[in-house]
Amino acid sequence: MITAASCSSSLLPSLQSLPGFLFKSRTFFYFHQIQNPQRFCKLFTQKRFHNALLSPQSSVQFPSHPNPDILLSYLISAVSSCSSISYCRAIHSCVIKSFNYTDGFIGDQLVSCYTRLGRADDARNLFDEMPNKDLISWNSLISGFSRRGYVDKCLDAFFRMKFEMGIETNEVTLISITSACASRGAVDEGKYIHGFALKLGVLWEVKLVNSLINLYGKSGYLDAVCRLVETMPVGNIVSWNLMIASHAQNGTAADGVGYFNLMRRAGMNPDDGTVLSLLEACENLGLQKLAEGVHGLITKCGLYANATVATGLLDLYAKLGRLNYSLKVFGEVNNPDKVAWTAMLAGNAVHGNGREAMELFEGMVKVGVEPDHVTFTHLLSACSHSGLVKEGKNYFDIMSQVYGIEPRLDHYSCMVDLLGRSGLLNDAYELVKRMPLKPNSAVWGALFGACRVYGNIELGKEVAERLFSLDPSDSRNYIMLSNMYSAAGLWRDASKVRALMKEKGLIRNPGCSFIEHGNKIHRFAVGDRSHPESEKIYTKLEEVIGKIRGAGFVSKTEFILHDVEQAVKEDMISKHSEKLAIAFGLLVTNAGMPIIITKNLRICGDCHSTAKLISFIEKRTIIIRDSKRFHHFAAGICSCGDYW
DNA sequence: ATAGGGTTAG
Repeated sequence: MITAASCSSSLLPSLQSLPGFLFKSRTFFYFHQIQNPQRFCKLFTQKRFHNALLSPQSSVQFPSHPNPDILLSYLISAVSSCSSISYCRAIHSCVIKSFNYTDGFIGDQLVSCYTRLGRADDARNLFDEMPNKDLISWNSLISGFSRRGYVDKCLDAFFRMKFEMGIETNEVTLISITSACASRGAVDEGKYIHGFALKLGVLWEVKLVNSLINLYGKSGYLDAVCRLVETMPVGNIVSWNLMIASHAQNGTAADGVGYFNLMRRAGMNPDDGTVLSLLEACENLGLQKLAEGVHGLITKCGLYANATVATGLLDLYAKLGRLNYSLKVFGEVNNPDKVAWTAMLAGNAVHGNGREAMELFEGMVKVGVEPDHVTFTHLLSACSHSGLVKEGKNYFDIMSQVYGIEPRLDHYSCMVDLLGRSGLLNDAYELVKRMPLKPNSAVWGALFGACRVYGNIELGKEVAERLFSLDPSDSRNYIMLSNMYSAAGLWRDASKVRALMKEKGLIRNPGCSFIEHGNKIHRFAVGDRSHPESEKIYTKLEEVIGKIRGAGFVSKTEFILHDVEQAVKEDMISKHSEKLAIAFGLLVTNAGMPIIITKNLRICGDCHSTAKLISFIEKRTIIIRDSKRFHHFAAGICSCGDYW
């Protein structure tokens, strides 16, 4: 029998250093389970104690407690929250050796532990050995699968319990399955469960209704969401939040904001879920004013201290082009975690601040926050966006060597972009050829971008073929290839590509630019005259372009797809949506203010040059977010260094 | 103060 005394001889020093230590009582377990599960588990698996527990000679009991089951159960929940498979295994064998059974709730907990860790097979083996499986056992198994998003395994277990074992499911079972369906976009499976819920009559359960709202909202079935809400006998704050989020995610973010106003009128107090849904709506509407409003709401509701909310807010500001606001929010986060650090790093990456991103990386490491694969994706992207080739290569190496993170597709596409940018096309191609994963369109796209910039037609053609076979219906690939040919003066090849596009019925996605003014987003397309201020905008644009021409600048008409007269080309290119938005911005904003524009596609090369010159001549900062990154134009220079 | 469930940031 292990007693407190015998254990303490080996462990006492470390245990006593912990606050709240009371080895004899369950307080010890409880305290550590909730305060520091990691530490708690480490103590338990420390070799000597562990061996003692597992030693066959000592008929092991958990330390002087009348009910070892309780202690063990605490321990397993701690293991669960540590997501460590070795702890899970250690406790499992400990259970077998000490108690010689894994049935009942201990078995349930272990099953749930294994499934949450993604060890479906281990869970299944253990589960199959359990002689007395009840509803809760099955629910534990299903909820574990659900957390990992294993829809098929959830359904399989569902059928087995229901039809083979004859155990009746309850609302908990259905909630687990629907939430898995929602996370994987498995609408049909979700609908099936919905039908089941109707038959079972469990739609009184608000959590089930909410998981269904989430399922339909995430899958774009807004009608189904509304029908569900109309017939719903119950509803709570989560239902409202999901309504807002459903609209924010499906292109009707303004309606989402409308639901927020309704919710307030219904007397509901917003919580973290509400403001997170609103932040999503802001991102889709692209309205600075609204974001500031949500910021105010966050402060008013005391949600600023919530790390998830603060991180969402700083991320939003970065996406709206206000990196200085992001930085301010970040500065106010207490002990930022790895997600907050990474969000700040990512913001700098997309704005082309490579050095700042590197400093953030070093900063987080210094304070002991462990970077993960997402951190490295953004760090590498920062290096590539800022032309930090040497640094990027180094980070790519230490990622696996020091941090044990195996590179994923995102990391490879960043590296290909990084190498390609510095003209190392062969190195980039070699990397693609020898990478252990199957390159996706992001990887090939990065290589193609390098071919385009460096005019490597031969390789470009080859890469384009790969892109066509990966995404035959993606019109962007055809346009990129056609542009590459046009830029090289290979008009016939360019028109062949366009003909091919036409043959396949692919339509070019029209470019448009957006700018916020007076609580509204103003949208411009090429040659657009629909804006009420159109006359003034064109006059302003002519005036500015006149100044630029006067300074000797010639249009980069190679960015025009069509083989037409130079004068026509110049006319077309001078009415690009980016330029119209800039002219509008110059008209409506004060002299000292930056002009912030969003473009749905990548920025056109001529517009890029023009924006640089306008920033110089008009002494204005122009910030353009295109589909890939932010361009900061100031004093005639762009933050992207003319590679994008 | 032992087991299962809805929304959540990079």
